[in-house]
Amino acid sequence: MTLRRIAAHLGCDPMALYRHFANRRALLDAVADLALADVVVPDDQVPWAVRLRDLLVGVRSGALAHPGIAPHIAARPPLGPHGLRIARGLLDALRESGLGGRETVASSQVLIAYVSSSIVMAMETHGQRDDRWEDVVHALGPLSDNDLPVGHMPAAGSAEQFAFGLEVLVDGLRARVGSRPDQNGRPG
Amino acid sequence: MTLRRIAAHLGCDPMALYRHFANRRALLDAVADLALADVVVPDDQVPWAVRLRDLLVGVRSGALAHPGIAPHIAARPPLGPHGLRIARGLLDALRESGLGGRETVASSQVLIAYVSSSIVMAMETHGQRDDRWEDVVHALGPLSDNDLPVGHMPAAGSAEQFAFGLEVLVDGLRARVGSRPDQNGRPG
DNA sequence: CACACATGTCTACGGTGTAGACATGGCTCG
DNA sequence: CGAGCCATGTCTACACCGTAGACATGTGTG
Repeated sequence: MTLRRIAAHLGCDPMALYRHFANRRALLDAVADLALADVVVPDDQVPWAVRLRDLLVGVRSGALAHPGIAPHIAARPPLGPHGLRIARGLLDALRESGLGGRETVASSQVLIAYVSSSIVMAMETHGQRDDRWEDVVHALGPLSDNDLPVGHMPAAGSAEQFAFGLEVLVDGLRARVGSRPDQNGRPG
Repeated sequence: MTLRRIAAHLGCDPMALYRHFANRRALLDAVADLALADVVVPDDQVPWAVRLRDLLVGVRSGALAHPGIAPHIAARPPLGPHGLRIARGLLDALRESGLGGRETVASSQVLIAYVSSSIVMAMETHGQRDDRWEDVVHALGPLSDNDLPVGHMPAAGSAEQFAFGLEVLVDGLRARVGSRPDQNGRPG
């Protein structure tokens, strides 16, 4: 994803791009937002937790479907039309969970952070599986005194691993809602 | 963090670095591990959730204390001596929570992903606060029909925001332990 | 027709990682 | 002691990057 390559692919001079975008980052921001065009925001009827999961799985898939721009999407969540559409869906789903206003925003940032990192990890373990972490776990020996071998574990960056993290996060949010059922996020 | 700058800082030729490291990445891996030297792994006596929190807060702080290498730490969790020490502490704390073996490993990857992303976000909002997300939230209007203004919210990349995410994650892990109290992670 | 303006092109600069040839200095070994 | 080897450092060079600034060109408007 270099300016020169983009220009070559477009059949024009690299500097022509600067007539339409202030700099490389601005161009990538636009591309990143476009790459999320196909992400669908689930319907309001679906329970919030399912909406959350489907939406974020869609974001991850959408980003990984465009490997050239995926790193930029992760480093800088796009805020163009599609980014805003997704953000709205995310905030709405969280709000419906019963979280307060501030917790909704804070939770959205947590989820964005997790999705971003998952995209990065999926990118760098693209194709061949990454044995680094698995090797570490085995090298560190049994995790407790009377422990069975860990056996097969979800690959770092895999969809299963991502789904697991989402479940944990949603469970955490649910716990937060349950403990204080009607706090509306008033300051103070 | 360029090879030429490192070499200049060391008072030697850039190419001299290649006598000790295969390439730039290998060098940064070593530096990244060194940057985590001061991260302390909490004592085993402390409850697992507190250990988890303290450890990961320490990792984030340790990484941010070395801004030059922090992006590399986030992109590629170092697995040198200090990285392994931290990994061991992380896995032990998770294991003690009662999670099964596979869930322990999967959870560790989730936590690593979250910490990594938090480091990146803290870096890019370093110094001046980042209004992008806050502006988006306000631009999207009230989060529900009868909603109060969101008011002050934790800044993206802030320590508070990071701590909030950690709480959510730990709550999620706790829920997971509680629902299946004695699953030891056997395959199948 | 003349002018302004948007757009594209060309050249050039300073930066990057790194491959390959060459220098050098200290070590071991006959 | 002299000779060779090997680790380490240096120099040059290459391909690539983002981008600043000057210049060409076509097009719509007065």
